[in-house]
Amino acid sequence: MVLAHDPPDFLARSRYRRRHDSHPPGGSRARAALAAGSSGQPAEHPGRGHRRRPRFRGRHARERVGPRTRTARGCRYRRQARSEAGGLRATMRSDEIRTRFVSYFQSRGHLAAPSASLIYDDPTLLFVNAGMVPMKPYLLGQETPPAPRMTSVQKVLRTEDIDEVGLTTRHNTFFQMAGNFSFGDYFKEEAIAFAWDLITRPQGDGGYGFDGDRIWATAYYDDDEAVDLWKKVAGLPDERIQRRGMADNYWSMGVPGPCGPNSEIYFDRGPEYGPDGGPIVDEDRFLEIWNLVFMQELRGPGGAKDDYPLLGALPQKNIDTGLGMERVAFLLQGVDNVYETDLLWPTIELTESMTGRRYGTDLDDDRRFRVIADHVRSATMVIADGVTPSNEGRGYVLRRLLRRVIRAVRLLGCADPVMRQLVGAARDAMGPSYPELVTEFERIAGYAETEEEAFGHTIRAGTTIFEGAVRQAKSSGSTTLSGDEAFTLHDTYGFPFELTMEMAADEGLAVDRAAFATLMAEQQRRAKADAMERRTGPADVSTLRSVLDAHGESTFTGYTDAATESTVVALLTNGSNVVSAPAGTEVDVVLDATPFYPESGGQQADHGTLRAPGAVLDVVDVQRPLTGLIVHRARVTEGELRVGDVVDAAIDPVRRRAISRAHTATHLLHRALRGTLGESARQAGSLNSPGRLRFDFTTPASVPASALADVEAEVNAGIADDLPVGAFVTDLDSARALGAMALFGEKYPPRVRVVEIGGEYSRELCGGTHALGAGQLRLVKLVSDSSIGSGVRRVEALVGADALGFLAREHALVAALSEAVKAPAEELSDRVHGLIERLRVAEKELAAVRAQAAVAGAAQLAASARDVFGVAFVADRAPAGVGAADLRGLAGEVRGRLGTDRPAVVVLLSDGDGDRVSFVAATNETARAWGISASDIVGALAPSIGGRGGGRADLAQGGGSDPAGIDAALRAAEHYVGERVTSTR
RNA sequence: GGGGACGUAGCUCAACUGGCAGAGCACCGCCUUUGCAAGGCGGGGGUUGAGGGUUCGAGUCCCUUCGUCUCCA
Repeated sequence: MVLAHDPPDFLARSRYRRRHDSHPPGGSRARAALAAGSSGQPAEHPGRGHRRRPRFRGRHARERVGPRTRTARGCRYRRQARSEAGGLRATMRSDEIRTRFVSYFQSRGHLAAPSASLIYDDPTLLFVNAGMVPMKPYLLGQETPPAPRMTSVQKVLRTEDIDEVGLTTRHNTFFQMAGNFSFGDYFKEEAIAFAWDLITRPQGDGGYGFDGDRIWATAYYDDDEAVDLWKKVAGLPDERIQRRGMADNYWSMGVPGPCGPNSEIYFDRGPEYGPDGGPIVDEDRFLEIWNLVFMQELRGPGGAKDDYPLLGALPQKNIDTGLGMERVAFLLQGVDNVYETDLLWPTIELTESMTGRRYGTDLDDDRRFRVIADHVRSATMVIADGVTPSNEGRGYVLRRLLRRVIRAVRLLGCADPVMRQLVGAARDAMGPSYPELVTEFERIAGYAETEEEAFGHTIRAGTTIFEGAVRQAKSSGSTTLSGDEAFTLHDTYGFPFELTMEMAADEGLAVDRAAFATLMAEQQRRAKADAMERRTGPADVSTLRSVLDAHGESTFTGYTDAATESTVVALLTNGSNVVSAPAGTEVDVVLDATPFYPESGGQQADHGTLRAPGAVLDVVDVQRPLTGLIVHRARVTEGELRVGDVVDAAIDPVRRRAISRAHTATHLLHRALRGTLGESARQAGSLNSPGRLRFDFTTPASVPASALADVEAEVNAGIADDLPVGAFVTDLDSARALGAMALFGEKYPPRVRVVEIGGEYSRELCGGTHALGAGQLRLVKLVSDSSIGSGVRRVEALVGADALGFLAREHALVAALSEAVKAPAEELSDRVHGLIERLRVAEKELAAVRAQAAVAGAAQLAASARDVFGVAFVADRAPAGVGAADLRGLAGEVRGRLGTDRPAVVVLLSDGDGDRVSFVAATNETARAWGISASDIVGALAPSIGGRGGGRADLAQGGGSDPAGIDAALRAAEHYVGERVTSTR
């Protein structure tokens, strides 16, 4: 572990720490400290008043929850007692803590921003994993913030530390990060003053009422300014301000950009929680509650991860802070860990009543209780933000959370369905702050239940495999289940490793844990290597960024105009700026204004032409790589285009109109789906191309065909009514108030465009282009409906002329079929079914006749048996009409007629069609006892007809291509039998 | 995005290194039984997801594709 009092050494050894990677506040450092402690020994503190039960498993070295685990009753009692110990008279509910934070900063000039969705518009993030994520564009200077100082309580999800959940006092997968932000407004002094004031201000006066004498602070080792401020503003004595190195108290985003020292605020929980010495000694007793980041410098493109150059002071200094709501709650509520606050404790109590086990009686069980409470809440929040369980990305994180819950419940001995109830508990606890949990409860609980069911299947299937593996192990006298098998169970069948361990233990078997871990690490390595591979793909956007900075945003004129006169502001080939593009080249063109709609929101890009006095270009694609920047990918067909040229930019209006009709159809379809299937049908993806649309949507249950017919009818009714289509721009809140549907995962600016069809019938936030009225669509025809994963379905539809064309083709097809089978269209189905049935019957009859013929032939063949050294030997051509497939049955039949009292051999050849000769040999048991093998007979005769073959001793077959050799083959077979008999007897 | 597995009768699944597509349950008929539970005998039910390839021969091997499950990122 890096020790804190050796500044120069710090820099040398300091580890670059990406902010997202560390658990807020605290986390990874504490773990690093423990891990660096001593080889898996429990990190007991001498001064600690409680002892854990001795554990032998290394991972329990990290056990931090446990001091108060005598009995459940004891728990509750202690909760009460601790309140006094904390010096806090009344406990404060979590929603109160939250409101106080926001109103404190609001009354000090901060604009309160609502929490952004957990799904944020950033491809590098699965979920919002830090409170400042939605503020990033403002902190980086990419966008102008709506106010110079802001505050928010942000929903955050982090699963990096998922395995710590329930083991430590403070790890949650979901938590709420309260923060205040300054963008070039106030800086260190105010930030420290605000924080100090809010946490120490009496509860009766709007603060949190922490005892100032128990507050500690850390600062970056050379940030004297911060240290002085802590003394000046808060009156902290020197010994309660500790300096740390870059790894702990210096923040950057891991890429060139703003960075700076930070200062963390800790609360001393008291000597019973650990040794004296402040946060640098013990981060369990001294709990980090607030992290203040002072962005004041610019970070360069640093070589090594742990060492990067600082390029100098930032022109605009920013403040970014994060207060862990859950941690403050557990301190203010006088409990011992984040799982026992008012947000999670009710879930633990519910779990007690469901499983019949008591919290506080067994360490392993306690961890399960805590995992359940934590994960249920996280899953509930994630579903509420629009994620559905799946096997990739966000959906997979959600699935894992849900399955871990179910697994923990099962391990607590409860096999009943529990998810609906558990989600209900999370709703009750979080509902006051997040009303959507109440309104969306049915949908959330539905997905949770479906997942519970699916996992049940997985467990049942896995159990069968597991039992097989156990039988195998036991029969081979092994006392362990190999890591290989445990891994296959996990990797292929989704059977949780912990369950394998438990069940193996019941069978008296151990599991090779190390081998399992190795295989697991190997799989992770593979996936990570692949992810690295991919990251180097997309081109650098810095050139585009500089274009945007230099010339401002491109104006989009395409809502009203099909052609615009504009100026070429930049040309790029292969990602670099060029001044001109000659004929024959492909070039990216940026214009100051353009009617071209870039591919976005599922709507495909416009095509068209750019005409300059000296050049003509075909536009083949249009993208928007950065907000506000429209880039035309175009091929120069004539002349040469230069930067500064004035061009006439004109879209292909036919393509545009066809795309617009598809887009309008998509809105109608979305509306009709929600009307028919319920509001849980949500758009999950969409593609609008000329005359055709694809629409993916989430749905908890399967969609009956009749529902789709209803949807199609509703869409076409809207078209028949020629519903008016309109669009207007308004602010986000008004749009929401109007009930406009917004998509999850999309980031919306403060001013948004609302597209409405038929007034309030369909209102969506949408930047796309649309038909002028629904009547222009003429017709929408659903042409396919398929599943693209559990819970997500895809419908495809044709619009307008394409739909009519489709119907015309269908009509022609029906007419042709009708003609072919001589039945009117309405009887077509019956007629075809009848034909198939008759064909089946006829085929069966034919098979029966053939079998009969074969039997008749068999009698004849059996009668023709000759004696070859005591063996009843039949070798002949098969009767005419006996094909290769029937040969085998015939041979068996002949063999049966020859009986078993003497050796019998049957060899039949058939020259079916053309040059193909197939043959079969059969022996009875007696013949085999004499050493005659059908397989060998086939081998002996095959060369004569240029073929090969093989099989078993009782029956073998083969084929060849030389019918002329059939007689020779029959002789070869007889020769083999004769030789075999004479040589062995 | 990378890996693993699966797809066989209505359902649950067998079918060894390529060699006669099967079992249990369900279904239908008959029998036994006072009735029920059940039992006995017989029967129907299959383009082995689809399409190509290799092979004398493919449920099995290879490729493509569709679908399902699953792990990791």
